[in-house]
Amino acid sequence: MGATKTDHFTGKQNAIATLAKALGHPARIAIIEYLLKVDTCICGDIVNELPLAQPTVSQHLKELKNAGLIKGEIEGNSICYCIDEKAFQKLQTYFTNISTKAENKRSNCC
Amino acid sequence: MGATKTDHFTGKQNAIATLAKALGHPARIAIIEYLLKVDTCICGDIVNELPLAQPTVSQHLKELKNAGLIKGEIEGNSICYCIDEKAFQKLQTYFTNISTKAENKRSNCC
DNA sequence: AATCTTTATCGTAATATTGCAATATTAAAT
DNA sequence: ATTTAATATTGCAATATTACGATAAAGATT
Repeated sequence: MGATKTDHFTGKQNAIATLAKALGHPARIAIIEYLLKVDTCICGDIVNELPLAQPTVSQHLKELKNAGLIKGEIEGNSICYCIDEKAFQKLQTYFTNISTKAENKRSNCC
Repeated sequence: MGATKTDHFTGKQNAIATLAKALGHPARIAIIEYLLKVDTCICGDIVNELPLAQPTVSQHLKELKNAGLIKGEIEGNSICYCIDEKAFQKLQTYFTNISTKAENKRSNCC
């Protein structure tokens, strides 16, 4: 096999898993952190910041974009990538929720 | 290649990526949500809750445990799995941080 | 128009993940 | 001691991911 059985899970579960999966690589975490660090988001220099070849970085950017974690706009002959807040807000909400529920359960648990 | 170049990234980046990767599968999201839903955490019935065979579920549980997202204690001849709060608190903090930073940046961005 | 710069895509090799049947393990129950 | 029940491990096939060299595409510069 090897193909994930997405159809057996809820839309929400798949949505969170997709976001998490896209962030499941240190290079992509590094890209997100870099996009937050720099002042502007004209980001032709992401490649220089990472220890990876240009095609590899381009591929990681594509995955982040597909997952909805970043947006990309053409800006002359370079491209302006930036964080898509909404996706991270979703993650924040989700994990806040989980943490809260986990705390409330603590008493009757190991 | 195919092997992730973890050594080129910071410990924190790798740590978050590891947690995110472990949650990057709907079955593992479903497991976490189930562990939160049930009252106790004696969890021999996770297999019945998921549309996957027992060895597959066992493997997903192992990955969640390796990532530090759940804990497992032997309880007689079954095993008590439960959420490891600390990992989810880390994720909550991380994404809250990202969201806040992203909001502050919004003005001078696309 | 020719060239440069920047980013994307193709092709491909190495490795990892997903899923399950078969089997092993371990503790409880008879 | 056998059997039962619950979970883990092994082995394997199908598929996905990671990484990069080579090349393409498209706008900017000369």
